[in-house]
Amino acid sequence: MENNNNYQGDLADIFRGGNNTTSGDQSSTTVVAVPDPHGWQFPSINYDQEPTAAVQDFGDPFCNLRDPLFHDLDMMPASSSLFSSIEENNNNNNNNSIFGGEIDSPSMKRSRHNIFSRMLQISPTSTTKLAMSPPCDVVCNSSPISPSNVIGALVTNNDAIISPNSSKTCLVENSALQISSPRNTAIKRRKSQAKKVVCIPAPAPANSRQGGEVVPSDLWAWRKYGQKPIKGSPYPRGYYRCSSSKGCSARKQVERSRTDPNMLVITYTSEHNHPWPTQRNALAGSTRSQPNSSKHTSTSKNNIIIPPNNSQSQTNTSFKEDEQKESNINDHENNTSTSISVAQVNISTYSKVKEEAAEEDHHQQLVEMCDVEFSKESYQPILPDSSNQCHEDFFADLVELEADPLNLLFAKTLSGDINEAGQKKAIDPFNLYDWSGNSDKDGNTSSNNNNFRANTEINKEAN
DNA sequence: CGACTTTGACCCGCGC
DNA sequence: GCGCGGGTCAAAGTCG
Repeated sequence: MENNNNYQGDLADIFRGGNNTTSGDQSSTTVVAVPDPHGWQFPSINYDQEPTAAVQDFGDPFCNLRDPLFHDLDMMPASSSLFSSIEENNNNNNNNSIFGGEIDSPSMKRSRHNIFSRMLQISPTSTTKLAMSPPCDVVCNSSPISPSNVIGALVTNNDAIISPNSSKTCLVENSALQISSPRNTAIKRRKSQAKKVVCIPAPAPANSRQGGEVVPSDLWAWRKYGQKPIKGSPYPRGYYRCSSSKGCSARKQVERSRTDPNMLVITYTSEHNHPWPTQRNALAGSTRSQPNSSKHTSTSKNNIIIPPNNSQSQTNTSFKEDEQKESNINDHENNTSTSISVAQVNISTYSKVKEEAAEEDHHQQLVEMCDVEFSKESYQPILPDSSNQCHEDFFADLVELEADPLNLLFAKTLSGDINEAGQKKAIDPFNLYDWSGNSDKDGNTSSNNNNFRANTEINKEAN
C-alpha cells in the first residue's frame, strides 16, 4: 500500500539521467559520475527545495564526493582523457559546444568538474568494456570513463564495477523493478530492487561495542533495525532504515569491506519520499551518542550529526562563512594543509588488484571490487575511440539533466555564473564537509584513516 | 517517555 | 524439495 505509486516513478528517476528509454531498458547500463568540484564533500543543498536530486541519489550524500584525484583535472592537458572528447567536440562543432570556448579559463576548469560529472550520465545504447590498467572488468556503456575523472559510477546489474581507488564512490544499481508493499512484496524485491552502492573510506576502525560501524553521517536520520553477519566477511552488515519520516522506505546497509577494513560499503535501497530533514525535530532521537563518546559529541548513533550550533542557523550560513570555506577550498587546491577544509583523502596508498572469483555473487563482487585500488602511476585508462554515438548520447543527456536542481546549478554555471557557482563553497549545514585528513586521536596509522576524519571527531573538538 | 540499538527468530528467494 | 543466506521483525534493553 505504501508507495506503490512511487516506485515506478523512482525507478524512472533512477534511469532518468541515462536515456530516454529508461523504464523499458533497465537491464542496460547507466554510468553516472558525480564528482563534486570542491572536494570530498556533500552537495550544496537548498533546503527550500524538494530534494529531487537527493532523492534520485537515494539521498546518498556520497554520490557527489569528490574524487581526490580529481583536482588533477585542472592540470590535465586538454587532450587527455574523456574530457578531450568533449573539447574536441567543442572545437569541431561550436554549435553544440557546452563550453563556449572558455574551456581553459580557471573558472571553467573549476566548473568542468560539475560539467564533467553530470554529463557522464551515459545513455545505455552500446556496451563498451573499459580497458584499464590495471586490468579490470568494468562494463559500462558507450563512453570512455576514466577512473581519474569518475568518482561515481551508477551501473545496473550484470555489470562489474570497480572503484578505481579507495576514495572513489561506486554506485551500483540493480536493474529490476522495485515492488513496494508490506512484507511479502518487500521481500520479493530483495534482489530485484534498485540499489546503489557507495564505497567510502571508513572514518575509523570498527570501535563500537559489537563491531558496528562508525558510518560517516549524512543528512538523513537512519535507524538501525538489524545486523547480520555476512558469509565470507568478518564484518557484520548493519541494516538501517530512514527514520526521518514514517513511511519512508529508504534503507541502507552498511558493512565494512572484507578486504579493506578502511573501506565502508554502503548500499542504499529505495528512496526517501520526503524532504530533507531540515529541522531538529526531524532528527528526533538522532542525537544519541556513540557508546565511547557519549558525553562529548553530538554525533548520533544513527549516523546523523547535529552541528554544534543549531542546524537552522547553519542552514543560513552567512556569506562570510562561505567565503571562509571558499578560502579553505583554495587552500586545498593550492595543496596547503588546512584544518578546516575539504577532506584530503590520501591517494598515495594503493594496493594490489585483487583477482575476483567469477563465481562470486554480483554484490560480493561489487563489495570486493570496491576494495580494488589502483596505482596512480600505473593507472592508464585506455579510452575507446570517441564515437559519434557516444557524443550523441552524451549531449542528449545534457538536455535532461537541466531539469535536475543540481543541474540547474550546473546550467547556471554554464550560463555565466561560473565563478560564483563554481567557486563558492557549498553550504555545509551539518558540517559534513569537513573530513579533513589528520590522523585520528588513536594514532591510527592507517593511511586512509589518517586522512579521513569523521565529523564525529570534529564535533568533539568543536565542543 | 520516546526513540534508539541489540539480537534472536522468522520468512523467503535462490541455488543445488 | 531442501538448505543456505540475506533481509526484516519485534521484544528487550539502553539512553537522554
